[in-house]
Amino acid sequence: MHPYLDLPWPADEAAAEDQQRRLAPLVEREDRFADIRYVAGVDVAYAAHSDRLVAAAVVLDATSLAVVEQSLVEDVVRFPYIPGLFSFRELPPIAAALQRLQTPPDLIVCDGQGLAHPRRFGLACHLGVMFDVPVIGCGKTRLVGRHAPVGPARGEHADLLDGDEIIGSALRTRTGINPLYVSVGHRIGLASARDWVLRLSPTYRLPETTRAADHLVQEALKVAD
DNA sequence: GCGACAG
DNA sequence: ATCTTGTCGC
Repeated sequence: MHPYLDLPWPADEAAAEDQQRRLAPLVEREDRFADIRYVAGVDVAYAAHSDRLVAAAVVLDATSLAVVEQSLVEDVVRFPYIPGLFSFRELPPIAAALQRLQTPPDLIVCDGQGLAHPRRFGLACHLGVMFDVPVIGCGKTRLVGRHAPVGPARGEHADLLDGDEIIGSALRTRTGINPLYVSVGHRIGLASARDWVLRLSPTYRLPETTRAADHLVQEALKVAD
């Protein structure tokens, strides 16, 4: 798959925030997709005492959840971790991994938030707008927003609220385990995003897409030592 | 000023 | 995210 937008690299934090504010209006918050046959997971892992990192994109069959294709990229850190500017750290290597795929995914699930972000432009939105593909943001912890307690059973959820605006869902993917934070990245509504996350997480807390990508980058990092 | 803060 | 052992709980 290839980028839809060629985005300039911000010179500093202020430029990065400006770019987020400029791109945020491009995010589509409703379903805009046809058949979803292939779903991709993406992830990045960092070497302990260097600036090296590896990124992976793994394509799964949306029905069987079987791995269809994997791509791996080695890179270096180009941006520090700053809450709210996370995408500038992980987008370059993830984009490189996605461009190596022969099978263009119909949906991408990424670690981190989408609209559940101070400027409504988390990594999932950044990826979605850059490639013009449906993306779901799936975070293990929250960046912004608050929510009522989530019911104990798998599938129960609560609105993630920033003031009176719904920016995502806290979704229980597994009974007795902390909920995930699901938010819109691009071209998929929140209700559909929850459905897909549940469908992709039949057994564990995290979607199989995330597990597959995480497993790949961790193994690659060991070999790279 | 102090706390919070995706990965 | 990464560094790390044992340990509490179902």
